Amino acid sequence: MPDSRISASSPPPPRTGTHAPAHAAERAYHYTKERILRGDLAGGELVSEGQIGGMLGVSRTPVHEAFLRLDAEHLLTLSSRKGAVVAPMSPQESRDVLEMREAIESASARRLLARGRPPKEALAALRFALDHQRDAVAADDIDAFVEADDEFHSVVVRWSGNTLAAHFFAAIRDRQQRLRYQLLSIRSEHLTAALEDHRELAERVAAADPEGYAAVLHQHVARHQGGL
Amino acid sequence: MPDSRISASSPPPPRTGTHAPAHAAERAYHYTKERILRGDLAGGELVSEGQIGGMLGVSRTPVHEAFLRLDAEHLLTLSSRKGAVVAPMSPQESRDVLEMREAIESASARRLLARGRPPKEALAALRFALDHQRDAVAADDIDAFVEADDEFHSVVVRWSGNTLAAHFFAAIRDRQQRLRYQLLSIRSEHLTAALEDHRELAERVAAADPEGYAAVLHQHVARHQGGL
DNA sequence: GTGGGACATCTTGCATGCAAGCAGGTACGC
DNA sequence: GCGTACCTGCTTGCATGCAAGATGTCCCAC
Repeated sequence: MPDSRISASSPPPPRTGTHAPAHAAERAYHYTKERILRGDLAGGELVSEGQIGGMLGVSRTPVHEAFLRLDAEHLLTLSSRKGAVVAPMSPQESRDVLEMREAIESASARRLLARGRPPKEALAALRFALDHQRDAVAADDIDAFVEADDEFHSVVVRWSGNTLAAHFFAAIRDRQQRLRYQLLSIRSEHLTAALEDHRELAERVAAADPEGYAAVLHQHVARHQGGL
Repeated sequence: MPDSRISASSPPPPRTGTHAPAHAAERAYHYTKERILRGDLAGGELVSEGQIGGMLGVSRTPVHEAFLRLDAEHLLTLSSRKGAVVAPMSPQESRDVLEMREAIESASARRLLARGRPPKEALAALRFALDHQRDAVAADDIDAFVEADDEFHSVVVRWSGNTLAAHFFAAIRDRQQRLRYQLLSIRSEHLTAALEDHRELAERVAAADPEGYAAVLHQHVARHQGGL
């Protein structure tokens, strides 16, 4: 149905708003991924390349590329000559994600602190993220808090120097974002407690105490199971 | 990497052997990946789609798809209108890989054993892998041992039921395979010691002792740092 | 020798055309 | 009513053509 000729009649493709990725494939990737993560495309739903391409005013080719990448991330399951199915969230998704997150972050803390005190810059980055979280709590801005929360945990992984860990952690973050959109269970009351946990974690980093970090993180993850 | 077009139904996911690559894109993917892992394509080397396509007698399109997947796995770095660069192995690659492997496998053991004794099938799978390793040691067959070694460690991850972990573990396995090809440092003498470690690990699983498993695994990984 | 522009040639990005697989509906024979 | 063949419209897989960015080179002015 929607050949790209339709795009000739319809003005420029709907602006996604946030940023303008130069390439069509990139645009299709981010657009589709966002829709999956936000839950606009529900798990189990069937999407076709032409459908997305029509919406963005591009041909099937770049959309096909986007689908391949999403398939590699297990957000989409390609089915030859039938279409692509949005990966359903397993009932254990939350548990799986939090478990991996804890495992990787703990390992990162151990590596970061293996040679004693961490670099000043890492500590500064932690403080920076903490400040953002404090401001977000004060403003009762959940989105900002989530962003700063992600940043905080990423700091440890990034500064561990393990690029593989950073790669995995990014994938985990996507999935967690998807969970957040689905559960919508973040409450303001949780933010203060989470911020306290983060302060504690930062202290363990400053004290070069990886096992303490792991212990606090375990509590932190357990406490916010599925919530943050 | 299993064919992601086939949606896995239940844990444990089906084992995928080396299957005939029906599709051109699949063929290009496996061919290129193998060449990278084996070191035929050295880190930093520039490869083009047309080059691979010419070798396989397919057009650029399926090769392009293969490159995209390899880029997502960080085995290839695409550079717009210049070509694709084979990802160089960082000097810390070995450490990164082993660290993640230990982190994920330990977490998997904890989850598998969180509710006491593991399922009979899991124990049987461990014994099966152990038998293979014993035979490989007897035959001094390093390739067979490596395969059985991978299988052994995968069993725990697979039976933990965390599909995300299984996904990561598969990616790690690829990178470890690449390291093996580069280092070529596996010696027959190591096999016996590794087999002993595995027996010990299997015992910890049978005893539903995740912390013991983690401890033995830590020793095991440290001992064979970069070697196996 | 050195700087710079034109050009040839490499590369990919994307649109498109065609073939073929898959699914749902329908008419037909019984 | 029921099974089967077929038809029609969906989907993707892949080859191909064209446009355009990146790079190297050659030549010429100075």
